[in-house]
Amino acid sequence: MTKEIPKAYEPQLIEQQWAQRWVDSGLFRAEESADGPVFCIVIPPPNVTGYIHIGHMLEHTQIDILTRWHRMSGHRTLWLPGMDHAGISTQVVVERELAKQNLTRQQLGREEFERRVWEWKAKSGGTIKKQMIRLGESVDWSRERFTLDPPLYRAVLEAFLRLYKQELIYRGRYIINWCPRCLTALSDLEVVHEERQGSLWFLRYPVVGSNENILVATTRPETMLGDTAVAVHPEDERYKQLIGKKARLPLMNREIPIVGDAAVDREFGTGAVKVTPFHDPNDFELGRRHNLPEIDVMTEDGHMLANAGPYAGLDRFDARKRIVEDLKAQGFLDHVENHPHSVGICDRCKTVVEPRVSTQWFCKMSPMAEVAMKAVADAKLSIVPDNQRKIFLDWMANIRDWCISRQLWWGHRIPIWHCKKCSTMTPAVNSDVEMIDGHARAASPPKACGKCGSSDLEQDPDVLDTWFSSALWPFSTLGWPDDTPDLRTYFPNSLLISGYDILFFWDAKMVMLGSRLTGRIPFPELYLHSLVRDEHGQKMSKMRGNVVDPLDWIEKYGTDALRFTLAIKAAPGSDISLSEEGVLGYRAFANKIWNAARFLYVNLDKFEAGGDTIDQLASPESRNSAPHRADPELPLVDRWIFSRLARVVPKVSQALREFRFHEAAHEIYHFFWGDFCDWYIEWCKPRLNSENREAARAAWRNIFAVYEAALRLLHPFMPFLTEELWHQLPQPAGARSIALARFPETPAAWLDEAAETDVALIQEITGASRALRADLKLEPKRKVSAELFISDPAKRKLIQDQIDPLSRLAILSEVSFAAAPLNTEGGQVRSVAQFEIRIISAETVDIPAEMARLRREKERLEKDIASKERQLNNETFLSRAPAEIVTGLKTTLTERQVELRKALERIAQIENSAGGSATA
RNA sequence: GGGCGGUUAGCUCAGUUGGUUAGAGCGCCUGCCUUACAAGCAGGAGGCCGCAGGUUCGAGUCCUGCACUGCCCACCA
Repeated sequence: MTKEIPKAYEPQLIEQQWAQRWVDSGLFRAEESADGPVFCIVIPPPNVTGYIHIGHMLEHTQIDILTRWHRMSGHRTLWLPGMDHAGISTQVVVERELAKQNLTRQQLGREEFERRVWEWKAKSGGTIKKQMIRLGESVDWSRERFTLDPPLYRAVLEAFLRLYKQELIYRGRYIINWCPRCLTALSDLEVVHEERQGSLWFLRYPVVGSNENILVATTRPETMLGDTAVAVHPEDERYKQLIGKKARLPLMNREIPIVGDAAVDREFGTGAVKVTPFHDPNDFELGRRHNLPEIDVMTEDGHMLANAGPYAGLDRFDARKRIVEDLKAQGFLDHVENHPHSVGICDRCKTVVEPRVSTQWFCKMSPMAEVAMKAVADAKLSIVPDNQRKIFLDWMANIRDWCISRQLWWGHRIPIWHCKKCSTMTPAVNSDVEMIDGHARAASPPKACGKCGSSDLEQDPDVLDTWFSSALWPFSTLGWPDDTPDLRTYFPNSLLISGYDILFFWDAKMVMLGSRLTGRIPFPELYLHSLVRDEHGQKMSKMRGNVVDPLDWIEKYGTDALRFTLAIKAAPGSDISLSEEGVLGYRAFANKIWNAARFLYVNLDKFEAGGDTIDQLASPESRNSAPHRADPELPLVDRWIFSRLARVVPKVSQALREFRFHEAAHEIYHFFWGDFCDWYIEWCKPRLNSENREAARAAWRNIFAVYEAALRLLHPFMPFLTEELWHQLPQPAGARSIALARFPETPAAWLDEAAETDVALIQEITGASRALRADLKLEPKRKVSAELFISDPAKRKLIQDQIDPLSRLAILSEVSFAAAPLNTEGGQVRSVAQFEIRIISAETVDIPAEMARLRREKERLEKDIASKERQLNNETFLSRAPAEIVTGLKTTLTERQVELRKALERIAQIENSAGGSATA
């Protein structure tokens, strides 16, 4: 950076260029980082056909901050990137594309459909990667993985076969959630419940052999076609005499038993329930207890079957209307009540889910859940924030088996072969995969049926739930089941960061399957980040139209600004409200950093004219060896800024260790803007251009040292800007990137309480002077004299030594010191306990404004003093409170009393001047 | 039906073991284009910390109840 420095920071100019250079040079390959302790984190793999949304951006920002921080702290660092094939989502998307051409997957057939999905993946699958590169994420692209890559496919087969042999995976006929649109089974997690206004229909079922009816209530009348019983509570006085009798099913004219079962809730509806084992989970359980037939009345795509008689072929909801009409017409409908209830819908396509009995594959969870719970109890796995830990444990404790088979075509096909002769299942010989048409398949089908020896075998048509392969991600990406160097080095991972919305889908599965298959908890720490909402805290959704495309904002404000915004808002445990104005504020911060650099270089040009060069003033040796820092004669402000830095760096590190990104970002923001720009630079200005060449040199060396350290401190948060500016400084030979530089290390010896206290006093005096100037409406440039009284003689000496910067900061031409407290009659005075200051000028004071200010102050002080006096008069307080609290309170009280006295004097003086104008 | 969280300045939110005048960003008011930065500088205004009790010398912070609000889990037909 030399003469031509743009006044405003323009991120677009530099970000793209650095992003590309980082990737091209392989900067983030794990091998490029230091050879220290290992830090490894895997990306929560985004859907390969998706794009980066603001939630990813938050997640990736947090991961990248930690990754860069560890890399700079001397760790051997790997952030492993990759994508998920995302079975059902991807298939739904491709099916929608086909639908535009009036095609269905069934028309294409399995092979062709799969080919189309691969095509789609090839076309849209690069988006995420491009975006991640654009965002400058420090991932190791040489280790990029995809869940359908052959090695990962093999890991899935291996995992399946092992669990199958351990009887943790089984096949069975149970009631599951079925999506009539996707035509597949879903896990419980993939069904979301929505409260909807529905009806409760009360139906009369005639009791056979009597004139009685039994009244049942239902929210889904169409299922009555498949009723195989009516159930009542066995101790229900109203109905127990009917148990063992039969009811006649209306419309179907079929006799069904009336059974007693304790699961029936006597309070609900009529206390009698129609039982449809095929189409309702409760009824399914009840039906198996009573050996009831399971009658299917619906096709897989939600139409009525032939056995539904006159309703055959109707859509399930049309059938509902017709059935209700018919029941009413035939006198079987007693009445209808409004009944809000929750309806299960497919998470992916929002179709109402239909429970149905089906043969599926399941994974037995409880043994693995026990291990997971123990890991948490033994602190082998810590979950942050803490309330998520409880949610995790609660879920584990109530875990149910996981339906892992999907009737999809996009995914890992189950490595089991069915004998066409005897139906026996035989697993693949091993987990080997082979490439067919560029993608992987099980390569070792069994030669013959394990039971009858027939070679007429057919592979199970189902694929695995996409989360099955994701569950293996922390180790499948590193070469498992082989014992690879990467697996040995990077597994278990150091940490996992994910959104809390996939805690059960993904995180929990990794812990369970990971520990089962590898014998180790895949990561010792799990941080669950919050979700991003709009500026009013509303969930972002297409319907609300409040979805933010991060790339839009990046175009406008830069990646660094958006990253910083996300970081500074990311307090653990609560969601983030994101607004464009907020990002604007941190773009301003980026601009501030840019302009601080600009200040240095613009002034340096002048200084260099005297013979010094930046290579001497900002050389790495000068910055790092820094003998000037140890100098006891170091100017106060330098001692102060190094002390501040030494306070901020450990706070930032500690905050990052605890995932308190907002705290880390706040510390950095206020250090850079408040301490460095507002005070340090302003204070240094005269010294940097001092006639005393040696003093100026020292000033330059120090300001560069602080500035360069600040860049490294900022780098994990604002990688592009800091990279750009860092390269403008002299760097050691061969230095490639600030990303490989060391995170600042600040010796405790830099801490300097005295300097901080002294600077605080000067800042206060400066502030009081500026306030006085504002009261007097003095033009900013006009220099005036001031009179200063300092109660503490030692402090007075200090101020005398620092008179030049003080004058400059407060724009004073001269400061004279008073030996006694200032007479209140001499004009505009500001006083606090430690000092009093008067600006000497002929300007008229705004009397009403000044009185208003004084009255506010008086009121505040009186209130405060009263409360403190009350406390100090309280015997119990004096005897029980810690001594330091008591003495502190006493000191403060004395100060407040002094301030109050001064304020009262001032008020009296103004009032006595009989409405005349007070002049200074 | 269970569980979890939120309620602090006009807005969005921090506030780590209870302790002396409760903070930030944005917004607002006043004055400044002071050659690093108007995406800036300086000075200000603005808060019964949801309500009611309780514990304590002392509560935004701990406990109980209530109100409102958001989320998660759950097979109430």
